[in-house]
Amino acid sequence: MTENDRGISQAVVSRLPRYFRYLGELKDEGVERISSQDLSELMKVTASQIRQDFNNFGGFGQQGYGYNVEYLYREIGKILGLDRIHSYIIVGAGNLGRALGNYLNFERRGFLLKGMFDQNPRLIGGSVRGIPVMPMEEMDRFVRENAIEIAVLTLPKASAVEVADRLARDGIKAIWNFAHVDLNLPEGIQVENVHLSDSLMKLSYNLTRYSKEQEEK
Amino acid sequence: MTENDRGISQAVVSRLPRYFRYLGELKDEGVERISSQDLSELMKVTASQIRQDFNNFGGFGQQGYGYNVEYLYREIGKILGLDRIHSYIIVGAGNLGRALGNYLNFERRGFLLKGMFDQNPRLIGGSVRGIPVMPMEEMDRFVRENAIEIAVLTLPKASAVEVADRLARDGIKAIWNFAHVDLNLPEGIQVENVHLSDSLMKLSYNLTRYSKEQEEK
DNA sequence: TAGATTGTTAATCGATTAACAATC
DNA sequence: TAGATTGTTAATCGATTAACAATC
Repeated sequence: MTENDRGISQAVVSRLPRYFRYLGELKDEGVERISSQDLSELMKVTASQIRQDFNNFGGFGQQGYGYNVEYLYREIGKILGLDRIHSYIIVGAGNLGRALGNYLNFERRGFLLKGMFDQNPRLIGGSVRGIPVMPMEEMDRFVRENAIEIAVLTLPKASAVEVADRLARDGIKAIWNFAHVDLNLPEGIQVENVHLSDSLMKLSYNLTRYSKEQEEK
Repeated sequence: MTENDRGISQAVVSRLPRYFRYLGELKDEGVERISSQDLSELMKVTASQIRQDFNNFGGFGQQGYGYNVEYLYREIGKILGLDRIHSYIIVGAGNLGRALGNYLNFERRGFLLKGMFDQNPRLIGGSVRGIPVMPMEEMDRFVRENAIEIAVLTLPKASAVEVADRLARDGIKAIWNFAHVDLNLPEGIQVENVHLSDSLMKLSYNLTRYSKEQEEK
């Protein structure tokens, strides 16, 4: 990792997990090296983009050879912070919250679920993979005492903004926001939004547009 | 909706649901009209972008007045295809599939869940909101007979590609893909990916980057 | 009418692609 | 060495922002 690993555009960052995924598969298939050209055909992007993207973080390849799959996979993992352990909690133990809590792939990547919180008495006392669902009142102390890094917000938008503000005061580092609302947090707290209805509406747009075009033909 | 509503860039399309959300809130608050300037401050984007975006679909505003909130809300809804009913099925009745099936907001927007499918005998016969979980073998016939438009894929990546190909042959119009794999479907079938681990890795990148910057100071 | 604000053209900025010299 | 392929600079393309004439 070089000095210039800051000021990377989010367009580039968004592509890193996909590179990581493809390199992981190549590695599992036992592929030792790959050229930007071959990778570009596999991933359906330009070889130019691949080389530009990688060179944002330093030169990982070798002229005349290409890229070593295992090495590149590991380096991109490091860039993504997957060589560290990240603790997280889930706030909102409804269907979506519990579904995410059950998702073991996150653990495998170093994201460790430390606790779940909800205000619904019927959910409190329950658990997911042995992780207890605790009452909302205990959230702040828990985050502070355990230095939780990431909070996953899977709760109604009505309470999301207030809870996010509390978490900010508790020293949370990042919020993975599934609530249908934009959070406005102090600089330095990372927010990644997953707006499922927005995504579905985008699908709906493309679907509708395509149907109309067909009708017109 | 005018002639030139095609060839809209996906960058613009991605912003439409957010406009829709803000306009819906303004409408509910009883706000009658809004200028691009005021909306830009609310949404933290430039007024220029707002006007450019809207004008991709025709002129919805009025000089000297601004935009009528209710009218604009309804028009963007139409553009997004929310004035139509869309039938959908969920393939993969695990935690995430059931969580999405329980999500009532989709129904409210005109997306109607018609069936769920899984190959796990323990899940088959169960139901979500009265919608039965059926065996995978019945999927193709069901999609054809009920002219299902959208399939939500919430299943392991190992089976996702094969299932997507089947759905394509069954005449599905769009796939909302939660499996961690890229689908390669014939032109004309819309695919919207929700790669949750990619999203979490992006969060991890930003988190890690920020921590390192702080350490260096 | 005068003021406000859109719709739209032009300018800028950033991201992607192409080209090629460097080098393994 | 010759061939292959990167790293990187330059060219192109597209998206965003600024400016302003049109018009309500």
